[in-house]
Amino acid sequence: MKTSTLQDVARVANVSTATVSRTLSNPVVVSESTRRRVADAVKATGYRINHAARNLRTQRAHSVLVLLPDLANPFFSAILEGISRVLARQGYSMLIASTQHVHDSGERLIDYLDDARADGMIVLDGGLETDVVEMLSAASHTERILFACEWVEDANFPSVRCQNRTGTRIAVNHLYGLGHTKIAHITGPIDNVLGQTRKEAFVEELADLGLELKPEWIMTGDFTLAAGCLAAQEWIAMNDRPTAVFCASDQLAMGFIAELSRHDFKVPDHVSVMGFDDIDLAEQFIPPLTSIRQDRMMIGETAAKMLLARIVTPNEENLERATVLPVSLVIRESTSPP
Amino acid sequence: MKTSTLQDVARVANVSTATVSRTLSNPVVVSESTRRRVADAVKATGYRINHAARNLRTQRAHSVLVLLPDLANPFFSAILEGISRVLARQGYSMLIASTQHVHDSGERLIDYLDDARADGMIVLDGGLETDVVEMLSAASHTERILFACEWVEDANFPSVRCQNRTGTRIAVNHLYGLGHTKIAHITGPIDNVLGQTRKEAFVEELADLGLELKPEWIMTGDFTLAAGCLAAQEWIAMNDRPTAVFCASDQLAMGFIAELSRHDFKVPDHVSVMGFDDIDLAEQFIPPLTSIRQDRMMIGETAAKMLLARIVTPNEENLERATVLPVSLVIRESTSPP
DNA sequence: ACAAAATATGTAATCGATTACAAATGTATC
DNA sequence: GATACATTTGTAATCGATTACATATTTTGT
Repeated sequence: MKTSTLQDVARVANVSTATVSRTLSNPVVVSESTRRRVADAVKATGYRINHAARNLRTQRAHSVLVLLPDLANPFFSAILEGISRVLARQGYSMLIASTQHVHDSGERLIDYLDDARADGMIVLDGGLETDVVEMLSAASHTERILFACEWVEDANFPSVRCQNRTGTRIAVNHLYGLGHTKIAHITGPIDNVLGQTRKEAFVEELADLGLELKPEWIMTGDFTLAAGCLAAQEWIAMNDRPTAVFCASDQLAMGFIAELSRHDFKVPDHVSVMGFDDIDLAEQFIPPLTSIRQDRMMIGETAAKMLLARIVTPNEENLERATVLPVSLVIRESTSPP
Repeated sequence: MKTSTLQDVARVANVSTATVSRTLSNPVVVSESTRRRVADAVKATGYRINHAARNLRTQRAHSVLVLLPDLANPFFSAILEGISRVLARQGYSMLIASTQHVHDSGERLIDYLDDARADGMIVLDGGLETDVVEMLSAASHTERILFACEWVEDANFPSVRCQNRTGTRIAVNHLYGLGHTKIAHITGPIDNVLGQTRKEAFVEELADLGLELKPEWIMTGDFTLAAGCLAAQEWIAMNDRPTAVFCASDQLAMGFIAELSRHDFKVPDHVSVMGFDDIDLAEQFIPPLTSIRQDRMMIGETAAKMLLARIVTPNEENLERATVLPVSLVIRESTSPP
């Protein structure tokens, strides 16, 4: 069964293709009677719009590209869910690519925008190589590129993110409030904006509270479980062990706790540990993880809405640069008084 | 800067658009000299192919739709990575949609195929409603629909999956080999093929080994952490507690262990626990989880390759129905002799 | 009742790449 | 040197929806 076209519908409804097209995309301009006739014809023929044709004519792809550093990272899934939800509602599709592959295959990111495969781009990777960022900045439709979660410090792209500084301060204050004065930090990747921002906020807040901070109490990690394990070994080897550790991600915290437990240290008895993100598993971890919650679904939804607004009505006042979403403290059992 | 078209390239290279098109898609049919001239012109104009135009003319979308039940489930990410890798290599894009949204928005799945948005479909959800499955079966291009991981028993779609039965038997034998004779099972969702298949294989293997199986030793779950917790409560309440539990997923196992530990039962001291899948976290869990490993990346790659073969050369002998990929036993610390 | 304005519909060009077919050019064979 | 054959290139139709513009129809105001 071949799919039917606008022509077929027009023939059955006994009108021109122009009328059918109008009926479908802008019903108010056609009369009640033709509207009904066309609707019947559409049903009778089983008409489905051909996206390729529409896209060619309208110069729109009706899809958005989402770029992630690593598809296998569960952190992104809820964000994707949020993006997908908003896009689907507007009849847009969601394309996915990983920055890794794009790099490997020598494909240029900007091609997606240039070759009419996507109308816009949501980038979840702040760690893009400098030359890639320059390429994006020089593109013809920079206003259709938007960063979420992460961002690039030097470039001037709009972004959606959570309160990283505030979240960090809340975390430190939670530990301080429990009575901890020797607080350590396991950072994210040192070349990552999130890692940087959280680390800076950590240092500032400790200073504000007048707490001591030995250099070795800042352990460089990279958001992964493995890095958390390594940091645990560092902690174990310390003479003057901090009584609390704020980790830049939940995965770090889990790796840290896992390694500690292999060496018979208990959390929070020997050390309080906090994460950041509040991923699904944080609640089920042993012990359940105290964390800074960011609403990833909402980050995704917000990013998609902002981007669509920019695509559909570019000249409006919806050209705001950054949206910062709130975080909240989720207290569970991995933190306690020292 | 407006993007340039084939026409522009043709003008600069002083040839017809036909020649440019041929040079790009089938270089061997043009002479060495024009090939060079066109290549230069492409570079000079910064030409990028317009996908919408190509797709319209060739009646191909050059993209594949991947359908998942739930984007927020980390289990799928490695599979997506595998799919994406293969597709990108062939110049195909990956569209993502969740069966949930599609259902909510009243959109018909088959539309993606019919309206030229996607050339094929990889479905990672065996739990599609009956009417949806019927709709898919009645579609015009059923040969371009392929299931991965899960599948639908009644329908006749090709699929890629792991050795679910063999994996289950290996698991049971591992526990039996350690000396366990009272082995329980926490199933996946009862209406899910994977849950069903693993449960059946479990029952069969216990029968083959001549082991007792009390009805209550089969606890119905649904692959989630929460279900694992509930099962733990059942286990605790039993008079005659099994000494080993085989869980249909790692998440189940983690939830089970987490809840047990809240009630001061230790794994594997009080009970040995196994999972299925070997997700990333299994290794870092406390205790590290013994599991049946399936190579999710390879499942994704295999699915993508099979689908592309069917799309590109449909009449070939690449119409095999099912590919079953091997699993392996990964022994860690959650299992021990009773 | 008639002009002006508003509404509804049709005609045909257009988006940009592909490809069947025709035409031109070059090469081999006797 | 003529013919058949292979190679290379060009012409123009085509994919299916959208939309500027023209035209037909109805409504409104006086």
